[in-house]
Amino acid sequence: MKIDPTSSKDLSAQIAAAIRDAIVSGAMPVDERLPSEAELAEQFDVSRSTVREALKRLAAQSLIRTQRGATGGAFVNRLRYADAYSQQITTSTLLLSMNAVSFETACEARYALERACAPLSASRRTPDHLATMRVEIHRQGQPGLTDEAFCASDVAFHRALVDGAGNPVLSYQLAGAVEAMQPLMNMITFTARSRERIIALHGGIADAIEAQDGGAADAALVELAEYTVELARSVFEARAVKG
Amino acid sequence: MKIDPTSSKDLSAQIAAAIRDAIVSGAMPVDERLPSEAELAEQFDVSRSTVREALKRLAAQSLIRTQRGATGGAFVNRLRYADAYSQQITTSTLLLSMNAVSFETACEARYALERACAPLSASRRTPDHLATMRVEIHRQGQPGLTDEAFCASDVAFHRALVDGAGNPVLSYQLAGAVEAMQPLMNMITFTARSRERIIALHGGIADAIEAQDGGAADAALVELAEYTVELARSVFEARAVKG
DNA sequence: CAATTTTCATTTGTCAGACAATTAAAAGTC
DNA sequence: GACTTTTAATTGTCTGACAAATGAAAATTG
Repeated sequence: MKIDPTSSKDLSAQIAAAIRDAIVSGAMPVDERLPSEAELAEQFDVSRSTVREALKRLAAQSLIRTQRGATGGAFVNRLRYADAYSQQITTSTLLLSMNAVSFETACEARYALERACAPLSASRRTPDHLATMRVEIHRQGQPGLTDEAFCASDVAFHRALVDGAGNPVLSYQLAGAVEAMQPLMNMITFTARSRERIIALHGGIADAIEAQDGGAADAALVELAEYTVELARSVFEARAVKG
Repeated sequence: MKIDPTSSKDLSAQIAAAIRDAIVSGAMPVDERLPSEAELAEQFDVSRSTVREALKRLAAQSLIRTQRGATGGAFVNRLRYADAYSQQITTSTLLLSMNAVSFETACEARYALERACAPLSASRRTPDHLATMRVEIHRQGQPGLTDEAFCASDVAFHRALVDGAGNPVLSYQLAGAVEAMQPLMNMITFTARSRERIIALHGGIADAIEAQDGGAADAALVELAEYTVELARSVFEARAVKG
C-alpha cells in the first residue's frame, strides 16, 4: 500500500482508497484486524489523525468497524444486507430530491423493477409474505389513516411482494427504489375514492400472488402503475390551478 | 442540532448523523456552506478533530465536498449519478463476495432487472445506444480476447441496453447489479464455442432493440440468462471434478 | 484611473503530544 | 480454583501548532 505524494487528493482520502481497494479485492478477508492506528501511521508515514480520518471514511461506508480496548482495533466488516439497505435508501432519496427526478421517471423505474420480481414472487412466496400483504391491505382500508401512514403501509406491502421473490439481491436493489419513492408519494393527497381503488388493485396483486399466477400479478402491477401516474398528474394539476 | 452525551456512539458519528439528517431532510440546500470546522466545534462543544472526523464520514458518502482557502469550507454536495454509481458498485460487489451469494441468485437478479428495462429500451433507444451495442458485439468476436476483456465488453453491452431505456433511475439501479456480477463472470472460462453462442444472443438482442420489438428482446434475454446459468454450472462442475 | 502586485485574513490539511475510556489478558490473592 | 487487581494495548478526544491554499483587500505602478 503506497501513497502518491503528488496527488491532488487528501492524504486521508488516498489512505482510505488504498485500504478500500485491499478490502474490495478480497486481499483482506472479513473479520481480519487492520494494523493499529499507530502502526498504520508509521506504515503510511503520516500522523495518527490522518489515519483516523481515513478510517472514519471507511467506517461511514460500513467497510470496517472499530472496537476499543486491548484486543480492539479496526476490523473488516461483513457488509450486511441491512447496512446496504440503509445506504441505498439514503443515496436513492438524495438522488431523487437533488436531481429533480420527475414523478413519472421515478414511478416508471419503480414499477418496472417490481414487475421484474412479480413472476418470481408468484412462484416462491411463502405464507408469511401473503399474510403481510393481507395485513397491510387491511390497514390501508382503515378510516382516519393519514396520508403518510397510508404510504408507509404501501411501502410495506410492496416490500413483502418483492421479498416474496426470495432473492436477497433483488430485495436489496428494490429497497432503494421503493422506499426512496415515499417522500414523493407523500406529496399526493389520497382521497377516499383513490384509496379504495388502490386497495382493490393491491387485493388483485395479492390474489394473483396467492394463486401463483405471475401473468395476473404483472397485469395488476401495470394497472397500478398507470393509475398512480394518472393520480399524481391530476393532483399536481389541481395544485397548479390553486397555486 | 444537539448531541446526546449518554449515547453509546462516537461523538463524531453522532455529529455526522445530525448533519446528515439536516442534509437528507432538505433543511440544508445544495451548495450551502456549512459553518467552518472551528464554528462547528464550538456549536457541538467538541474539538476540531472530532468535527473533522464527522465531516470525513460525510465526505465518504459524497454528501459534502470541502475546499481550502479564505472562502472555502464544507459545502452540501449535489449527489451526481456518477458518484452514486460507484458507491452502488462497491456496495453490490461486497455484498456478493462477502455473503457468498450463489452465482444463480446473482444471475437471476441481474437478468430479472434487465428484462424490466428491455421493453422500455426497445421503444426509446437512440442510434447511439444501438451503435455501442454493435461495437461491443464486434469486439467480443475478436480473437485473442482475454476472458476479462470479454466480460468487460459484456458489461458495456448490457449497460448500453439498460441506458437505452432513457431512465436514469433505472440506469443507476442496474449499474450495481450488472457491474458487481463481473468478478463472478470473470471466474468463468469462455470457450470459443460459448463465446460464439453469447455473441449470437447479443446480436439477437440488438436486432430486437433495433426493431423496437420488446417481446423479442425479452425472449432473447431469457435465453441468454438460461444459457449463462447453464454455462456456469458446467464450468463449476468441470472444476469440481478436476480439483 | 486602471491594471497589477503584494499583503493579509480565513479556512482546511497535517502533525505532535497528551490524557481519558475501554477492554481483555495477566498477575495476584484468598 | 474462583475472584480481584493490575497492566498493557487500543481507540476516542482534546489542545495547540504550523503549512498550504485561496480569495479579498490593500498597496503599488504605469
